[in-house]
Amino acid sequence: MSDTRFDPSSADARWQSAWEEAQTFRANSASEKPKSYVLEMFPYPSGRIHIGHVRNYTMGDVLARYKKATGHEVLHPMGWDAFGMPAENAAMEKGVHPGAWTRANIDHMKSQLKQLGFALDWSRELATCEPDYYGHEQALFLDLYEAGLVYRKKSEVNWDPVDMTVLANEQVIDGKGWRSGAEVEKRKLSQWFLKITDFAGELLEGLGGLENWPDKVRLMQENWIGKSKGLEFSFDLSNGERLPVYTTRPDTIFGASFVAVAADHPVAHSAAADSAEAQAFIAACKRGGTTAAEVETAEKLGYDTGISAKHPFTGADLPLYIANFVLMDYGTGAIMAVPGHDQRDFEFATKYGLPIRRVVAPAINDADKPFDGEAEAGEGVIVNSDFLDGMEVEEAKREIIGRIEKQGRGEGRTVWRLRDWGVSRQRYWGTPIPFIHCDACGVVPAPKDSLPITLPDDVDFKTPGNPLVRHPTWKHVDCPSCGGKAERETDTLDTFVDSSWYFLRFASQPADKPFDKDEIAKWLPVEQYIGGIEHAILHLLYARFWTRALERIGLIDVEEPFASLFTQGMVTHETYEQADKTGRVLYFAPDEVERRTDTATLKADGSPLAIGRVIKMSKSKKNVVDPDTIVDTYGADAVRWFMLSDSPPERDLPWSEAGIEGCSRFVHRLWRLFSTYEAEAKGADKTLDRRTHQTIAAVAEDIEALGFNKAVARIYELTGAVEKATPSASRSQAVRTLVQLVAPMMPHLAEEAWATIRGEGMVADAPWPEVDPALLIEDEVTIAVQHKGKLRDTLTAPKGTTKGDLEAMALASDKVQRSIDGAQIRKVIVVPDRLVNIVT
RNA sequence: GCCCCUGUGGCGGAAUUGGUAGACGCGCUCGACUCAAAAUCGAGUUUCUUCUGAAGUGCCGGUUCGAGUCCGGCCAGGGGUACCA
Repeated sequence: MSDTRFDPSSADARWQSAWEEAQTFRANSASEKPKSYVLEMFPYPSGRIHIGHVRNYTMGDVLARYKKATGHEVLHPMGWDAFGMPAENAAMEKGVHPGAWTRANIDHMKSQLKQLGFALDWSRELATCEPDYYGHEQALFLDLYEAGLVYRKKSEVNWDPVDMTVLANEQVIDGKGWRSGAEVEKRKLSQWFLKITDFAGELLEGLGGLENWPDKVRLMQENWIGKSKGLEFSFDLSNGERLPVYTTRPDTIFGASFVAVAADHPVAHSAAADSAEAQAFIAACKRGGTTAAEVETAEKLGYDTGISAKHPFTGADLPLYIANFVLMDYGTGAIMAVPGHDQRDFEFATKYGLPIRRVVAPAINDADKPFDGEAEAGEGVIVNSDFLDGMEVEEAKREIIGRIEKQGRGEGRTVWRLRDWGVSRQRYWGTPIPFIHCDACGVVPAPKDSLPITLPDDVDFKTPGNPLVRHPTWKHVDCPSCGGKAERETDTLDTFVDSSWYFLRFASQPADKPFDKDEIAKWLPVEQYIGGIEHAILHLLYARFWTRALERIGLIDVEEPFASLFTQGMVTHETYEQADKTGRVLYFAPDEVERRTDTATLKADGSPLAIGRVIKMSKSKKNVVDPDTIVDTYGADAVRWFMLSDSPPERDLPWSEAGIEGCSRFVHRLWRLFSTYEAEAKGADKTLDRRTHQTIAAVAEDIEALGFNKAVARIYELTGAVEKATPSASRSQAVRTLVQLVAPMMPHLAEEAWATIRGEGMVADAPWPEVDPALLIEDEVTIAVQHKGKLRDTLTAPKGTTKGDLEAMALASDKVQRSIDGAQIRKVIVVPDRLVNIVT
């Protein structure tokens, strides 16, 4: 083997073409091998590959290569989540067509991914913005419509009155449009919805079977779906109407001191009919953003309608308010308010001087205990509540529900927090919704043989609003039902729809239908799905729903799309800041900065910079590191190794120049070690054999658990051991093993070394080294000896030494005796093969 | 606001079901090699200390023979919050 340096700039490209030529990573669905579908969340083609993508795809790549080595037929595809707002923003700002912009980005990013040597099956590449993808999505949408899972209803959007356009939540800043600066209004539009609430129970139950999902994601989804049992009952109003309200705390009914409805509630509208003041209040509620965070943090405001509601048990007249914190979408859009035991009601009652009554207390004789400036939402004993006094919360709930049901005034009801999925977007760059509006026939589904309904190319973004609405011809069609003049739906689908079934299309790509059921059965569910924690709720819940919906209508046999889920952390970087003359903070990019151990200066003029917090890379903070530059400098393997080292994959990874240099040094250190390989060396080295086999087993275990940082640490340890070992057959074997252990992580280096050591075949096709179980067992263990829980000594004993012997050995220790100092021994705790604790 | 997560040396972190806190890497210090430097190799590196030990895993408290790990209460940072993807 030559002793030249490893040169990534030639080796990387050479092996990348070798894999491509041999179609090494092409998935064969006809294979007899067990199937393994490894998938990372596909990227949005924003322009350039981000270092976070590199981390995500490196993790998936290691797993995919490992699965292949362990005898699996692996499907590891890549595609593009290619519809979305940034393409339209680029169109408005730079005058490029969203499609041209997106496709150019895809080309560039694809070449970037190829430079990293990922083991991807590019033959299955797809982009959601192409008609051969979204046409099938339109067909699926029509199938769901036929099954009754799609409907239309009016729903609120953020309306920018100057730009005459609908704004996304992120485009509303402090209640104003991001471009126009105009005060945003809530406006109601007719929109398309998917009946995800039909699946609320299933989606909740299904979480129980997802054992290989992180607990935190299951918990977040559970809370999002938000099943709650409560009571719906009606108040008799002083105007003769009945008002149904919903509460999850019927046990606190005697603490109700007012009743409130949402600003959008019919009762609010009728109250406003003859009151300018009420109309003004409702209008005020409609200003500002639509997000839950804004609604919940806004100051609690109300309008007293003058109507009163009769309490069903006390007969008291409670005032009826219109309140800005009551949500029309949850329950009945009306509540009974119990200030003592709900924080929002407490704040409201404090502001409007309404009574705050205690009806739950720590104990029965705490009935008069005052509140400490906030509501008490917890458990306790019911007090001041007539026939409920002394009951526990749950018991009281049952009692009230029973009495209300007997009165015929309401009933116990399960309510979900989950709302139906609104999929209409008033934008151009998305999947056209396949429906036609006809004055005579109403809303008519587009015939399936008219699919794909493609986007028109000749659009402009110079005027605000949806180009599909303005287009001179696109929307004008004949009604498929009566043949008369009609118009296409101009809304497009939420891009979350695109990402709710792409994993099915990867597995099977017929031209005439979205996928083939039998092919889906071969590959699905995805064995391991990897992506960012930011998708814990929306994307993952929508994909689960879409899969279940397709299963319900018989298109597939899979209920859950992702058997295992892994959520990775972000890649972060420190910021470099300097205040300008006006005190405004300016940020500088890493390549403009001279970074020393504790200080940083600006390359341009040598002025000192403040080193800011380590945060998620973002353009505005200028702390973005470009993967191209570092791949050019250090090679793909060093970058991949850095992505896997040190930080646990679920946590954030701080990027550092020193770190990547260390990784690069290790690549070359390994190369030097590989070049010491002696095929003919003789003799056995038992200790080294043991370490080699222990490392094979441990690295395999770590990769399967996606604990890449631990696998990396073990490879460092074995490397150090092999370097120190004298030549022997064992050492040569250890070197070969090391090549294979690093192959999933540093595939280019490994191929280069494999070619010189083995001479034939590629390491990418080689089976994972076998473990001799006999070599995994240690015969000696170190025992910790503690006195009163503090370490005093350690001793070495044969594995399996009896408790009695260990105790005797511990007591024989000088250090232990000195610590005990003649005191009476009360107890000795012995954990075999681990420790002895002497208690005096 | 609400839901979820995280917090361990100078830094990234390791530590089966509660059982030797700091593996491994980075950085730093010293040494070897060199005319010199880079690269490489070797040794050291939680803090304090009377050199015997003591303290120590964000803070306060609890359970236990024993707590980074379990429980209660805080603090700080992060993710999501239904039209960013």
